[in-house]
Amino acid sequence: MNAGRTARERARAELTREIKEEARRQLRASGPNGLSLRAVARELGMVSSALYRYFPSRDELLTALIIDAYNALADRVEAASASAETTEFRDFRQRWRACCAAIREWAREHPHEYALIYGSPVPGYRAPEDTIAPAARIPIALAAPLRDALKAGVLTLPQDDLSSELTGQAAKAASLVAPELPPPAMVRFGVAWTQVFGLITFELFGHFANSFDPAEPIFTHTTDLIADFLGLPT
Amino acid sequence: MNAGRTARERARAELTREIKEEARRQLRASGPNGLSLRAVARELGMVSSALYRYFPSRDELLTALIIDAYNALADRVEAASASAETTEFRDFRQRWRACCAAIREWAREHPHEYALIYGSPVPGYRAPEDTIAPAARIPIALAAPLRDALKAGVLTLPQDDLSSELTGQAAKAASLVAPELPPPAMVRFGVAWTQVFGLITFELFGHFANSFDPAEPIFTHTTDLIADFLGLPT
DNA sequence: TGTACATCAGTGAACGCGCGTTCACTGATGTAC
DNA sequence: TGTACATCAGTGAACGCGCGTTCACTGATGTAC
Repeated sequence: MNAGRTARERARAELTREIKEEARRQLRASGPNGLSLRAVARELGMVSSALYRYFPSRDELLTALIIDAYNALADRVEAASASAETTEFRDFRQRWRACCAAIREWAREHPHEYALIYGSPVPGYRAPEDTIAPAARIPIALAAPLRDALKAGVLTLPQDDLSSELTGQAAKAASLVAPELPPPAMVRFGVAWTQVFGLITFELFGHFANSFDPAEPIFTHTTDLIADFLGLPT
Repeated sequence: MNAGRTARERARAELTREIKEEARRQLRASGPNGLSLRAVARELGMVSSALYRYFPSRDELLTALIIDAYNALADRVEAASASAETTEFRDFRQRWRACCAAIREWAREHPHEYALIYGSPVPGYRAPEDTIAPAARIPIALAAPLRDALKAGVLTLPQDDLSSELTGQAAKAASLVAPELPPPAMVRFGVAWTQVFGLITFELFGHFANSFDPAEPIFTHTTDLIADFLGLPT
């Protein structure tokens, strides 16, 4: 499978991976601002200027980590969705639950990467266009059970009154995430989406101390309530 | 009103305020990690070591900013709740909406202070006990319309089935925030609480780009849906 | 009211540290004939 | 298959910068008698 790749190419791919791995380790210890090229180089036994052969600047390394994080999370959600689909034959509600649980699990396993993509924006860093597509994979994957339930004709569509502005935004959002969803359903999906991440963020960032910590019970309970809210069949 | 305060005391109070103000300005520019005592001192025309007369360390200054932020937000929510109470006579739903809107407004006016308290934890910083009480003021204020509706006998209580673990957590949370609320209502309040902050966080941190941005329509729409969800009277 | 002493605010130098990025360079790997 | 040249990875020194915190000190403000 490495056929056609020169030693140089293999070494480069390998080291690029190692640099990102070490950078993720530093993220864990000191956050995005504490990520230091010199420290990464030191840890890998290189001289700091050597890193510039792999990433043209600190910000580009950060961008790579952000894209990797979005893709890793999206992979997990898609996998959860797919495996629930085959094992629990057409159970759309179960797929929804599995997607939500997968997000939470990934977030708990990688809290610093979660914070990197869903926490405070990094000051002085502006995310380039390349992050948009990977970021969009997550709501797309999360909306899949809903879309498929609609296609199967078993989704109860909400009849909420929407302002014309909200209808327009919902149509735009739907075009990126789930083109088949009518605006009221898309708005409810937007609510569900922010609900899921709101819970996880509060759990990981410590706002449930002395109340809903650990958050597994309220999280599972909520994803169930939201399945009703979204009109998924029981 | 300054009677009894010596010149020294007045100067100290004044400078403490100015240091925090300048620190907030820096927060805006470079985030919590970029907050630098030397830069604050420089801006105020002092020597950096002089700041140690006012705050024993950088972390203590951060703590002061965090506490101030919680208190500022709590003041706003309480004020919104109170003014909706007097002008819209006993309209609990309107008070709920006003509280939610107040949180969003404050967050939009002070995005960096919002990020400081609801964004990624600051690496290497551990919030001391003193931040707990100010932080708790916000859910307490947000739950007030609910509590008062319950007292007035017009709150529709949910009948959700809860696991015993979730019931226990809800009881503990209620004891801190709204002792009168039975567990199922408290859990729904927890859901509502995280929904509101989930929306605001996504709006401020840029996850609504190309969809629900600006978020005013979906936010207002959602707080209405949640008022139903909480059983507040129409 | 005046004096002696204690408290406090602010200074300036120093310690020891870390950072991103550039640049001219050496030596290894790859490619074309 | 062998050689000549081009490409690339990694080095080491340097630039210019910023940081939190400590400490001995000066001089102003406050207090007790």
